[in-house]
Amino acid sequence: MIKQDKRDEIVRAAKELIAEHGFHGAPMAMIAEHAKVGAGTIYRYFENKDILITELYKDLEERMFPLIREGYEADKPLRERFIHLGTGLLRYFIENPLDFRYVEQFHNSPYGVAHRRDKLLGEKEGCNEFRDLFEEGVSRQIIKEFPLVLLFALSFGPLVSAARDHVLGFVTLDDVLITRIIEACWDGIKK
Amino acid sequence: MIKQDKRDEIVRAAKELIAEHGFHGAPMAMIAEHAKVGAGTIYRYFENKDILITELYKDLEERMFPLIREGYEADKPLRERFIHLGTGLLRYFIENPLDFRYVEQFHNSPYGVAHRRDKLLGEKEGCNEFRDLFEEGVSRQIIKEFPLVLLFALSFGPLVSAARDHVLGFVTLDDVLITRIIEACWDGIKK
DNA sequence: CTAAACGGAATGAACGTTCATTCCCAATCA
DNA sequence: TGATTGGGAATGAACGTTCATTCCGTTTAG
Repeated sequence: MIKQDKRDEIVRAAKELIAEHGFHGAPMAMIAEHAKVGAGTIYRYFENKDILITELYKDLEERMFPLIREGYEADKPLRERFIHLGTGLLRYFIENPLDFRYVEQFHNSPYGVAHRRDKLLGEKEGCNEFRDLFEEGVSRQIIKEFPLVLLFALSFGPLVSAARDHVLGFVTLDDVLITRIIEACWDGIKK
Repeated sequence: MIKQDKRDEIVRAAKELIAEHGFHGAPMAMIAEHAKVGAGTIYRYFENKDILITELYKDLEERMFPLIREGYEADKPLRERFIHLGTGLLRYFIENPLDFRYVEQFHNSPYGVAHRRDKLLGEKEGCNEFRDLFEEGVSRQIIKEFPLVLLFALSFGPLVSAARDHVLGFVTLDDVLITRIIEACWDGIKK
């Protein structure tokens, strides 16, 4: 029988260490030590380090997306919906800096690029509210006519940069600032 | 006598390999091989790998900034100046994908964070036209009143994301698209 | 000829992964 | 009930590999 709480400990330790020191700064031995587990034990739960890394990301997405969707109403005006999702995401990153750092590490690595390619080409699951919102906005002539990826770039680029600046201590984001940032993003993509 | 062209070969090989495979996918032995140089020779030019990596970045900045500044006229309207610098930077990234990938690798690593911290705290040199432009814009009430780092986030975030999408082949940026992206960034930060 | 530059084999540290062994506990038996 | 045993979970020392760096014999420039 596989015990969930041991797996949880491994996941927690791995996320902490990788978020803080990067994939290469978090050796399996260190992860095992922090999880108070034998080095070999990790391999009972995860086939290898790559799989640990991608499973970790999946776990994270599954907890994150529902939280962001919370309170989302598809019949509200586009701008309002955009602000809701954007502030939700940015707030999540601010409140869960470990998750944010992990997501960043993941996306700036071969894992992340492969993941992104899959998502763009294969219509994979994810937080599709953004995509739907952009498509609706473009077809209703409310949002500038850019390829979808660029609308993502214009929205998430600043969001991620701002979150990074906050997490690294270069600026302190409060609710007011979070909202103003997302509003500025909207100004960037709206016609 | 230290031969410049040998150093250049090392720099070229290192940049190519690191840009393509990341810091950890470019061992010194491989860099040496691609530079057609003995492994030990690298250490006659660079004390260690860390120093090679940061020197490489400095070299790159020194070639990049003058190119972007080219044709910059401080007496033009703010918006025009912003578009000039922004499109210049984005175009540089598009035209020099290796440089772009290297800059990205660098910034998403402990080296980059330290570098950024120095720059923000210590008023280090760099491309200060952007900073001056933002400060002028805020004080003249043309640009939204955000902390400087956030104006950077709102401008460079989309720019970098867009460049990445182009380099990874998710979209193809031409001159028209480049200009429209930077204009959208301006819409995001202007009042 | 001398000294500096060079090359690449040698070195040792660090890593991911494996596997022989130990531990734990529930089922079984007397 | 208390002792025995079977088997899956857990362990961590050991292994093979990879890497940055060093060392030293050879080549080259002056």
